[in-house]
Order: sequence, then C-alpha cells, then structure tokens
Amino acid sequence: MGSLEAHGGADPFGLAFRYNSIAIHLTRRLREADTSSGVPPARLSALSVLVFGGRHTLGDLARRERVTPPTMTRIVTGLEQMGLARRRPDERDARLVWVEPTPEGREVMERARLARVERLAEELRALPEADRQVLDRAAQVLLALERAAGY
Amino acid sequence: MGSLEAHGGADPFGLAFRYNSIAIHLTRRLREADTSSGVPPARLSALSVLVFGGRHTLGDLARRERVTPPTMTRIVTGLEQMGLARRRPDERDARLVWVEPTPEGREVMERARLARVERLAEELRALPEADRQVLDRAAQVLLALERAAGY
DNA sequence: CACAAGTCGTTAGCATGGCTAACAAATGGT
DNA sequence: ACCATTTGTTAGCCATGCTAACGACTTGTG
Repeated sequence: MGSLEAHGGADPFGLAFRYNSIAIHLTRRLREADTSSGVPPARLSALSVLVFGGRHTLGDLARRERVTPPTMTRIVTGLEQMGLARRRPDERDARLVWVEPTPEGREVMERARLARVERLAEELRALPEADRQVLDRAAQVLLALERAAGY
Repeated sequence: MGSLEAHGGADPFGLAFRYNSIAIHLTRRLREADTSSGVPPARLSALSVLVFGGRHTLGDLARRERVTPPTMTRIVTGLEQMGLARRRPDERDARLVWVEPTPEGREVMERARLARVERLAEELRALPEADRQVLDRAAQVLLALERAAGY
C-alpha cells in the first residue's frame, strides 16, 4: 500500500491509518470465536455490559452500546427469550426498565469471553517477551486514549 | 473490572483481555465517522479491499472479508447499484466474476478513509511524542501478529 | 468424446440488528 | 390540573449474516 510508507513513523495520521486497519482485523479475528457461544453479536456485547458492569436501565444500555432505544429494546427482548437477562421495573419511576443478567447469562458470558480471549492469547504466547512488553505499554496508552474520548 | 488487575503486565491472557476491549471500542469509535460517507459498513469494507488491493473475483473477496459467497453477491450488487464497483466476466473461465472499483468508488473511498482516520489522528495529536513512539512500535508488533494469523 | 465430479456464483428464505416515526405511559414543573 | 419532558415500545424500513438448493461452467477420467 503506497500511502503506508508516506505516513510511517509516529506521525499522527500514519499511526491512525495503521491502527484503523489493526482494529478492524483484530475485531474480526476475535469475533470469529464468538460464534461458538450461539449468542448473536449485539446480544453478546450487551450481555457483557450487564455481566461486567451490573444492571442498567434500558436507555443507559442503549447509550453505552451506541444504539438507539428501539434497537436496544429488541436486543434485550432477545436476551430475555434466550434466558440470559431479565427486565425488572423500578419501584419509584414506572417508566424505567432495569435489565440484569440471569445466572445462566453470567455463565454463558464467562465461557464466551474465555473462548474469545484465548485465541488471541495463543498468538501472544508465540511472541518474544520484549514484544509483549511493547504491547503492554501501548495498551496503557490506548486505554487512556479511550477514556479521553469518553468511553 | 476486577479481573483486570489479576491479568496485568505482559502475561498473554491479560494482554489478550485488554486488547479485546481496546479493539472493540476503537472499531466502534472509528465506525461512527463512516456514517458520513452514506455507504453502509459491509460495502465500505469491501470497497476498501477493491480500492487498495485492486480487482478481485467475487469468491476471493468473500474469503478476504470472511463472509459467505451469497453475502458477497449482495454486497457487490449493492456497490454496483451505488455506482461504486463493476462486475466483469473472465475471458478464460466463464464461471468467474471479477469485481473492480469505479472511479467514483475510488473517490468515495478516499473521502471515507480520510474522515475515519482523521478522527483518531486528532486524538493522537494530543499525546506526548513518547506515547506515539510506543504506539508506533506496538503497531509493528500487531501487524506482524496479523500476518502470522493469515490476514 | 462423453460424462461424472467439482467449482463458482446466484437465488430464495430466514434471522439479526441498525435506523426513523409515531405513540403510550409516567413524571414533574408551573 | 395541565402541559412538557422523559422513557420505553411498536411498526416498518433496509442492510447483512447464514444455509440450502441450483444452474452454469470447467476439469478430470474412462
């Protein structure tokens, strides 16, 4: 790719260009492992928020997942039908719907996360320790970047 | 997230766990910029392969994008209807269908890529140079990892 | 050469997941 | 008491993933 050389080094645009490609391919590779869980991707992602972040109202869940409320309504309905999450009314405000994972939802999530992460861990084990150190430091930078962007 | 501390440092599982989250969020952030192009995500991704990698047969494009042939048939049909790609027959083997970008497809892709990448570039400009150096070295490792995984 | 087997793309039909528009129910401020 | 706001749902559109089945073509084999 010709423009790659033109944006090498640590110049912001070249870095952004390469991390764009890296993120796409990494996500795609990781997602392949998800099919084994039998839970479709949008549901798995929402379930992950519920399992690792605790119960949310439907609207908060929608904002967290960057989707509109109607979309989240359907995702939650799907999770409910699969027995992985539950809706609960709020005692004070009858407009609110709390969504929480079921015990089975927690189990499914834990298995899915292991499968997904284990594949990448395999690849990382093949790297020399020095390379893993580089990735470790970069992870700190990338996570800080994420927080700065409001995630 | 409690398990984060338990998998810190450069141990492969902990690294994989963090890069899982990083890749998801980075992809999501980048993708938000794509809506401005008016080209839906699967079409934009296939178009990118065509623009940066040249013409492909439909089957090769499907394998590259990790989707089944029927799905790629529809994506290509969509690109054709938008005037962004063309089908061409092979002269030797009448079963094959070559897919290539149109000039307009190239223009649209270039604009989309700029919009997508520019957002991340903005964030990177706010970092100290040392952090960008870290990301630059990590990018080399991650791209090598990608190639090793057959991408 | 003829025919069987394999390859490539398409069609058909299903499910998931994104959106906007429109709405019902509940809350809260005036 | 009423009106504006907030919250979630319904309805209906489109895009994108899959499998099954098929048609057209090529290739290998007798």
